Amino acid sequence: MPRALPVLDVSAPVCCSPLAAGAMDAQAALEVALRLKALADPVRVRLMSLILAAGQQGSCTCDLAPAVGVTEATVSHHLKQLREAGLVEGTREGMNVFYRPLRDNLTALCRIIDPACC
Amino acid sequence: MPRALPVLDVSAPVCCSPLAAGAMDAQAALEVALRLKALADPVRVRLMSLILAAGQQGSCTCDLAPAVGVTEATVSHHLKQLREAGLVEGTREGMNVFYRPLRDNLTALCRIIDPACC
DNA sequence: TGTCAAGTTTGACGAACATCTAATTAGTCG
DNA sequence: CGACTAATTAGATGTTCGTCAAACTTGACA
Repeated sequence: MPRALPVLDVSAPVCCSPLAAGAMDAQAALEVALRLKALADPVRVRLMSLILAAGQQGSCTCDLAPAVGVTEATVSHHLKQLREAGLVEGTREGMNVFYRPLRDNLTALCRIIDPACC
Repeated sequence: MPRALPVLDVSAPVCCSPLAAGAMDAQAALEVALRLKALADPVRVRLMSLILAAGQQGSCTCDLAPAVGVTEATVSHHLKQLREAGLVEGTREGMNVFYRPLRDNLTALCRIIDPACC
């Protein structure tokens, strides 16, 4: 199990649902599963939702923690996973770290698993 | 943690990505996370891929097990989770149980998390 | 009815995970 | 520098999960 996520090309538009197109090989399945797992937790779904809603304005850990009802340490742990999956990015601005969504990568994941893609 | 998955209406077309539309409440986030978790495993991704590829013809446990390289018991365990998440259905036909994809439910899940939905 | 094949369930075990508290690192401003 | 805030990391703990072997169930067929 690789510590860092394997490279998944999101610059090229993924289409015709690789999941439904035919038997997916073990390596590709692992890459998809790791990204799905990054989002497969109720707290992370809420965090992603909050971060998507805030958009380019960004959300900091100290605002997100009370919004989802866990400690800042736990939020930081979840944000790390979303970051490693390429779903958000965090940039330090002074004392805060602002998290912003990487919408294209989330969209690419959807394209891969959506059987009605095209 | 409910044993059976909560009801998620897939008959009505979900649109405008509830995930990106605004802060998702804890209950909705749990429902989405449970469904994502059902697919967030490399073996289950491969099973879903095989079942989607086979389509209405159906796939039985005894064919799926060697295809993904685990025992039939393990495949049965994974298929149960895909079934409970509403992603596949299994029907007994004689001595075999044939699994077929429920594409609409998978598509609905994609619509919920895709920020580029509409 | 007895035997065999396909499938599921049960029980066990090790790995991965979510969460917290406490300690540590970054950055701000007296 | 020293006090304070934001964020992350480290360590600990209880829970969930993936897997297999073994037992059980369901259906076919002699």
